[in-house]
Amino acid sequence: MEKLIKIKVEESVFFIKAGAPLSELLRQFPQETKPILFRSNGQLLDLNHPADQERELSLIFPGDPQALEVLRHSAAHLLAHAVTDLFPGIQVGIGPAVENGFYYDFLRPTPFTPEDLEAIEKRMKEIVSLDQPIKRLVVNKEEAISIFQERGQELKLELIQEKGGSEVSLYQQGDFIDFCLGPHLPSTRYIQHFKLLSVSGAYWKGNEKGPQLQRIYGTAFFSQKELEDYLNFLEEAKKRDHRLLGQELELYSTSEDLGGGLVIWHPKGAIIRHEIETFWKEEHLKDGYEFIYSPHIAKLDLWKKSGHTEFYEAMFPPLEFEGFKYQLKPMNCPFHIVAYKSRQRSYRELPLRWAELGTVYRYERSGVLHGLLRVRGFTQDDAHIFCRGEQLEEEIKRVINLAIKLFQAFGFEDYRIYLATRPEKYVGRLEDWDKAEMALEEALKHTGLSYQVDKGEGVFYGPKIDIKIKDAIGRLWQCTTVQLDFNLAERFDLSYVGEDGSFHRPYMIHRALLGSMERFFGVLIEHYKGSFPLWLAPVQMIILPIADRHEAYAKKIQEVFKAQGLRVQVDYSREKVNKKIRQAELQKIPLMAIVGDKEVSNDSLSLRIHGRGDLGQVSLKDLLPRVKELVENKSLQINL
RNA sequence: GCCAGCGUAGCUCAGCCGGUAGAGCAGCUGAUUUGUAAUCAGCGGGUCGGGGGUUCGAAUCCCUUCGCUGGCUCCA
Repeated sequence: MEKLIKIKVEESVFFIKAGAPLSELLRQFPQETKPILFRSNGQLLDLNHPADQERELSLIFPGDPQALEVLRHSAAHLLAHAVTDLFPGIQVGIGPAVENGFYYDFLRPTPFTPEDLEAIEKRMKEIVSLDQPIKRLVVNKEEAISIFQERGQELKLELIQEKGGSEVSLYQQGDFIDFCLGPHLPSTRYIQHFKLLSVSGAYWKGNEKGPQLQRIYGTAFFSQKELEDYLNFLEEAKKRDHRLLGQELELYSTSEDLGGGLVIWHPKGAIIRHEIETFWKEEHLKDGYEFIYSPHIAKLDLWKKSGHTEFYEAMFPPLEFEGFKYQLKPMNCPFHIVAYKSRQRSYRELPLRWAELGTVYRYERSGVLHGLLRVRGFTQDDAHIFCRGEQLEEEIKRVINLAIKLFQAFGFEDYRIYLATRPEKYVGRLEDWDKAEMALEEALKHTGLSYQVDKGEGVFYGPKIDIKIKDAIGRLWQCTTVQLDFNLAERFDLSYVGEDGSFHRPYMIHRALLGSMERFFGVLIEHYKGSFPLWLAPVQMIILPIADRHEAYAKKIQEVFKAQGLRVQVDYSREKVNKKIRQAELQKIPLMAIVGDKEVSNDSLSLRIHGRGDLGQVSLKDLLPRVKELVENKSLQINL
């Protein structure tokens, strides 16, 4: 007598032979119902998962976010399948689904070429059309080992030895077998919409000393449309690349002569930075901050005392002169601490909020440098807050509100907030951590914004809050970090005299809101695709005289606008207006004013807005105050 | 740092199997005086990233060095 197992599927109850594939139950459902996976108790299962225990199943269809991961994981197997077909003897590593697709690592003496990728993709499509079932096998460990030994898959053997239990699950499609927990789609036919994207180096198990593997990246979706949308997104991201726009719009440059990761801000970039900094300073003053300026180097001993020489890896080697060693600063904190310690502090002074646009230097490994986003010399919009325990929550709240206020002015409306709590290894007292974590969380709750708790992800010296901002095409960028520090306060023996007349240790908060000027500028460029809002635009308006007899009038208008602090230029080139307009559009100048005989005669100009075209004649009297208002209000849109 | 790819005029790029460099744009000069995304003509500009080697001859082949780009946490 065979044992029957009770399975509930979407409110209907079935009995099925033990060990039979769950997919048999689907026969009871209408033909057009074609799930790709089951979900049982939150966990995804293969359609052909054997009936092993009483379960409640729900049907998962394409479009489910978890199902997308499965699709991509199956696509990774498909990739490895194709690669092992085409390159016999190749060693396969691991192949998971990742955020935007999947990858698979291979060990092979010669690198893959772009032609190889094409051939692999072609082979993948062939396997898809073969509609090979993807089967789950459960075998004991010894059997699994012999299977991969036979196939000469040393890397897989290593993984099985390390991770496999007494029973091991394998997935097979055609001749290809992989050591894998699953789940997977029922057959290769389900993987229709995919593309291989790139190949790169990666270390076996992420270990730099281990063998270097070749990683093939790809992406996969349930529909062709989603795939195309994603590929278009990649194209769009390329067009927004701040390194290209930075050059085209003459915002900044880097040079071999300087060395990697060192940025020169050109006048057009510098004026934007000036606007950012001015705004930043005003808002900080309003919010009760005071400013600090500190030097770029300090005696090495300061960094020994702070612990940076011991724990901080990204320091440049020290300089030595007059018998002392000096260190280029990787952080601003010790300077602010020295200022704090310049005299005895009273509880009456706290909180102290000390801000500095502090330029720091970090020895980032050459391979990780990237445009403005990862550099070696950069200016943090840093501040340190020294406060008492009971002020903590209020201070954190203020910091978050200030960060949001700044971001909104720059047109970022969508944020992701993360609270990272005490890691396993930490310094400081447990009760301080608990108190601090509670203060951080309370502050977050008060802001009314949603946040995510990353348990155990804090830094060793304190819990922190990170904020990522979402740009115009949905990418997230880490900018803000707010960190409690129990370490430096201790190391420098910070204190204040309390109401009770005895010494107390202040709480110290590090915070950077925009992150760094360089990074934030890079993000801004990509967010706006180089078309900055009026208040930030390096040139806010350009006047285009039609013929040279209109130049005097153009100059007159320019002077009127300049007198109001607006950045206005005149195009004196002896070109046709068409050409001048084209140049101005390419330079992404927000406002263009065409002036010819008509305009001279009635004291007006013909206005054109970048990307929007001709708006017709406007009188100078009307336009000037309106433009000024848009700039002063930091309007993100030009509504005239 | 490691793996891979790339490095030719200010920019974007062409130069096949070695025969000592070319286009477009930009720049300069001149003509044109122009009405909403490129007027025409002429000129100048490169020791082909640096160094070394092979060769009668190297941008092209080899070695080396520098720089840039992509990637190097995400459990089978």
